[in-house]
Amino acid sequence: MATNLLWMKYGHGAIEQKWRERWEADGLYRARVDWDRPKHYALTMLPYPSGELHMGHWYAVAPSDARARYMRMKGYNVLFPMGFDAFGLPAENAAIQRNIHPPTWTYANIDRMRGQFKSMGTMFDWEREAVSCDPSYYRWSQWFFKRLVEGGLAYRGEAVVNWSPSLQTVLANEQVIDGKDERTGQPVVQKMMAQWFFALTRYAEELLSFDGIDWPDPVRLMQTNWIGRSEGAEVAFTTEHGDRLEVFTTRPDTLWGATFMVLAPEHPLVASLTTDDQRVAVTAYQETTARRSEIERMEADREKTGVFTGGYAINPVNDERIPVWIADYVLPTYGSGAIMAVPAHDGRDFEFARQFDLPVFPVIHPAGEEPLVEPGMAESYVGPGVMVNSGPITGVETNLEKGRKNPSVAAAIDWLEERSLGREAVNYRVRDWLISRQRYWGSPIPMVFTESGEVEPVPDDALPVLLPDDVDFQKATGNPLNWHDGFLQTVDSEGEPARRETDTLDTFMCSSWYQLRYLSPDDELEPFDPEEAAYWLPVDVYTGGAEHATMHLLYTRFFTKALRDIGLYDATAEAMRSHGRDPDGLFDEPMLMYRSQGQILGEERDGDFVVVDGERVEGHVVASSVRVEVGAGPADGLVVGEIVRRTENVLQVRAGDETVTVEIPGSATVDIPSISGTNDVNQLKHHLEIQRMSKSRGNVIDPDDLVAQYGADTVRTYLMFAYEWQKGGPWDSRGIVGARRFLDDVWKLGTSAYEPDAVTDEAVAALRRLVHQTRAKVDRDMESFKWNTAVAALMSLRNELQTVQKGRAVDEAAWSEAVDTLLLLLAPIAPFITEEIWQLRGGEGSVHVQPWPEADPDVAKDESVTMVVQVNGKVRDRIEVGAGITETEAIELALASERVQGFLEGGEPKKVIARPPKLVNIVV
RNA sequence: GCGGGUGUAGCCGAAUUGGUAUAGGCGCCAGAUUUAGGAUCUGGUGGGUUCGUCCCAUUGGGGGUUCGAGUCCCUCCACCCGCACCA
Repeated sequence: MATNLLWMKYGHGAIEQKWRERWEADGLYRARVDWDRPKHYALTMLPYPSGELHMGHWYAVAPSDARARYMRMKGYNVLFPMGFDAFGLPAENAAIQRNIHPPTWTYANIDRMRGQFKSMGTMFDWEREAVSCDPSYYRWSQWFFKRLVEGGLAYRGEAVVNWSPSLQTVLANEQVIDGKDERTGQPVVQKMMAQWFFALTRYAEELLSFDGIDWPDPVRLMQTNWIGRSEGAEVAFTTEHGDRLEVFTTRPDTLWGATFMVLAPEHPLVASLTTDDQRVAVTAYQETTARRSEIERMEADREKTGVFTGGYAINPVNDERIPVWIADYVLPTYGSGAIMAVPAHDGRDFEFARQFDLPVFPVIHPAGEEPLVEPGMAESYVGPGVMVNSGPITGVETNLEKGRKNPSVAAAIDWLEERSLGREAVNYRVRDWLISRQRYWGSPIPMVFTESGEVEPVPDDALPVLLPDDVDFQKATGNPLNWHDGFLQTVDSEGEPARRETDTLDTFMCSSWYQLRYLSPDDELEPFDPEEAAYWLPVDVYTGGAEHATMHLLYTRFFTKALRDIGLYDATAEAMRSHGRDPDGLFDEPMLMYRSQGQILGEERDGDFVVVDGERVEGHVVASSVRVEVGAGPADGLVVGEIVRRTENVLQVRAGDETVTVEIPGSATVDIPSISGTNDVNQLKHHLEIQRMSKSRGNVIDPDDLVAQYGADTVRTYLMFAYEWQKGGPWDSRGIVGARRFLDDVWKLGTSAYEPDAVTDEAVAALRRLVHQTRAKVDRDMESFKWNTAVAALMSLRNELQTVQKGRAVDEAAWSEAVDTLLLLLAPIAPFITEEIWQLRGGEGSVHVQPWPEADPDVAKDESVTMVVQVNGKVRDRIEVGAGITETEAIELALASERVQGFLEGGEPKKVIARPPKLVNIVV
């Protein structure tokens, strides 16, 4: 390679623009099916086109891009596409507030963001871009919807749903947080409505299994908890009118302790159970409940409320007649919306019984304790013991296990099943996926209502049902499709006048299958091309935020399984077989591996000042009160300053030029305004303000500005270096210069001449050893998503190369190998600068299509190792030894060490533990 | 309340899984260069210290197992995330 290069300053602007254009012109990032090469489908979550890429997008996408580039250099044919999840509320809000039509706003944002992605240096194949609000995309969302309807996996049903008055739409259970809409934070109310659903619960059991996929434990756990499997039994009670009143219970063994029943106020049998003298009270309670928002209903320690219906039901196990109440602590959407109440052994039932003076009847004798006595119980008993007063299962042991693993539950289920009074059952917390939205900017649900009230699908050849682009958002709130005659009026299959469904699909449905559309985004005949799918599916690595754990990541798993079961992968499986690929099990899960990144928070501010009062005692201060002052304004106090350090109850406070030690005894008061409630010493270290970046807080860092100032390579390198990726953390605007200095150094090393002088074999071997160790290290780290340590290893190599460049003791070949290695290992992380230097050094072709530099273990092997010698576990000496040293030699050397002898003080070693060549520990 | 995670230097973070704690970076200090600032370069810095190629302490606190613990166990504290009347 040429060594006499003209030194130039590293000018990122021109370099990045040049390579962006060159790569695009050369089609460097086109991804095409090639059955002769192993494939790798890398996918990262597609953004909502809000208008700008923010730091969070960079943090998620840049490392994902680096990983895809790494896989490409490792020899894989890599597909790494990008698109836009483009339906959703913000576009409508822009339409309402600024009178911009949603598609106008959306497509302008997409253009801008696509350009930003390009500035980032991503290897996206833009020919495969998919945009969910394109008719060519949502046509297939509608098509899938119809297939699910035909397959019995989508249905229209009347159900209690979350209605957001502020958004004028229903929301999925997953979109309601703490009883509030997750987007606006406004309360949500419960409403009975006819809506479209996907039969997610039918897959609850299969979704609990994560066999064959490598997903992070926290996400698996969240999904498992969200699905919420409970084992128990369904038991049929009977009302006095002879109606069957079914309940689900996890504790059928306590049936003999049921002293009343509670129905959700919305339960269909309430009307018939209610007696005339209770009707007024019952109706009033139902109305109150309906008006009450979800958030009020959930308030943590609200007193139990409820009303007696006047009706009774018969307990099938002992024919006891027990009163039936209604109460809002029984949810209409879980189980059958009715419970048997066993106050002696359930906390909520106990509370309700005490509130309304209902009987409590214990049926468990607590293990190792006196029998429960009622009246007199202070709380319900939920521990282990022995069943009492329970007919056939009296005397059976009960423990804390769930379901049949608990002997008493097993006995009760067996007994119920023998008599056909009930049966073993499993219940899930998760509900069917509500996909109707009363919004304009979404894919229309392709159904029509006939005049006779029938619902029928729009024929496939009439898809897509297009969104009209002449809607009037100013006319009223809510869905403008509702008063758009041109959209509303259509004909049914008989040619008779019919009305279109005006609900649109939840955008999560659009993003449940987008990985398929990338395979053939322009396909007009089918949602995805089986030939492409046969090669690329499934997604090998998926990256994105873990906040989607119970929404997108659950929905897309469901969707893949549903498609599999209605045969939509059959053609793909056939294509796989024709290419000799076994399709077995490849359509069970959409993404084989998933990794999540953390969040970049706003910049940490300086520590708040503390104001300490108390007295000075022997050089330090004993505090009587400590309070945190927001900002650094003037304040009166014995010590006023910033907390530098805290150990237990001792603070180091920097007050002006001196650092004062402040002891905070338990009697002192601590006041931290930003942490509510009573504060204590332990919270003092944690009061630095760290917040999410947001416009309202004025702490947003615009990646475009950083790119202009430092270059995209620097921003990428910094984001990958500064954090533990899974964790994220606060932005630190000072740190980025370190990444830039690193790239400046790489530039100098790569573009300056190297003249060997006084070459030694040792120097060559040492450099080559480090080079190959770095190859191994970076390879491992890129493989396992540990970008920060990969960059750190490259920085170390940089440091060593700078030293070597001054010493000039290695030959041209070793130097070249080292510089090339640095460039190749850095190429996925900083694609522009490495490409430029590669070309300047006369490299053949793009640096990004070079094979990954694999480590040669023989070269990387250490010849000598620093052996640590410990005495009683404390390091006392370090000796350079050969890597192949034997145990005997190691012990001999260790005992011969003068410094070790000093610590032995003539004493005889009791025991010597040797781990050659790393360590010898001498115990005396 | 239930479930999960985290805690290492002034800050972000390493530690090849029980074997040299603090790699790498930021910051900071000193010097060089510069009209100045910034940038850059050189050296230093990690707590204490009698400043030494020495020693002691140190991975949120306390205790334990082990020749040896950031890593394993017990316990307490703090912070973060998820769920939250789910029968």
